[in-house]
Amino acid sequence: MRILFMGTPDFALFSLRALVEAGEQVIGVVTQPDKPKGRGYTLTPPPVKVYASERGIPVYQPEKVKDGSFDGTLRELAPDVCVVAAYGKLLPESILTIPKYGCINIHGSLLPEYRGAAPMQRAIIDGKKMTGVTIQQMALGMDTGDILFMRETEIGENDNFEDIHDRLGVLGAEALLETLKLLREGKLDPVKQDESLATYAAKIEKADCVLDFSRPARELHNQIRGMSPFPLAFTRLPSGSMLKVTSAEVVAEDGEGPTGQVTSLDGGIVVQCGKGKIRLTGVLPEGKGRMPAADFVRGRKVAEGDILK
RNA sequence: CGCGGAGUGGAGCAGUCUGGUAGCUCGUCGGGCUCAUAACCCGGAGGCCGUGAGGUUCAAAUCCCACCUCCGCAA
Repeated sequence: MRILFMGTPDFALFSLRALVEAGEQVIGVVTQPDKPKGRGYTLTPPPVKVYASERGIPVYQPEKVKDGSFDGTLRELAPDVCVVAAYGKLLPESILTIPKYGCINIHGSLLPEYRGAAPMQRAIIDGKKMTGVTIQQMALGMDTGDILFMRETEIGENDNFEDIHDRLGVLGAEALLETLKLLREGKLDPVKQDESLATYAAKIEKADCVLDFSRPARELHNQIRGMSPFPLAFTRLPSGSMLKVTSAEVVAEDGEGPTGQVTSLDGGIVVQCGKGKIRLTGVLPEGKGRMPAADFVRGRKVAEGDILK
């Protein structure tokens, strides 16, 4: 079966790699154009492109797809199916219908929950206990396609975004291969999504990263792990400099006090929340690298009684 | 030329402006105290202060020059 892969970041790599290693016929890879990234704005190719290039798989990087400018190329490639994983752009109807079997997508949530850009992060931030991957037959709306396959996994109390990302990456790849097998055998059983249960996982914005210590410790903990290792939740020291938090743990579920006050430096930075206390165990100071909070404390950049906000 | 921070014993930092015996909080090693301890006390080891047989100086971690490396922001 001629497969055209569409995807961009690391998450997509799990699936692409699985396809290649399973011996599937990947006739090409469509990914986002190289973008200026990092210090000095170096033009950087997406992970998927790097991988595909190394294996001699043709790479396509159209600037736009919804204006139909890519349709011609797509027709020439004549894929039987498009596999889409975190491509990063909405696909127009033409692309959804040109491949014989349309486009199937790997989504990092149990649809119809958490449709949209940041399903994994949002599920963690919301304190969900379960998540998973859904393989859907792509439709026009945002993640509204019929469900072809689904796999669940638990979200551990201390799992962060990276943990879930990697686990769902593997699960997604397995589910994808399974789905393709069913497709070949004509055994797919598409199930419509229950619209009444649909929720949306909006992209993580800067504002989502601000730690509001007036909230319960448990919620802050969820926020911190949902955004770690990227983009990281942050607070501000009395000096005004930003302190990003890479990891934390709930010290107390209950108890009140001066919101945001550092009550102890034992084992990290213990902060009074609106409800309970949280211990910041890993931080990233402005201009520095990631370090254990205990190390940061040794550098004497924070003292008991300081207010973080 | 996107903006910015930093390289000092194993870790995180101070000292650099106002050159002149290398310091703090830890860790580590040894000893002590204790029913006991990640607690406390005593003692020790460990540093070419990123690189350059560079420049200035009686004297450079500190001032000047060049280079290397690492990191944060922003995308």
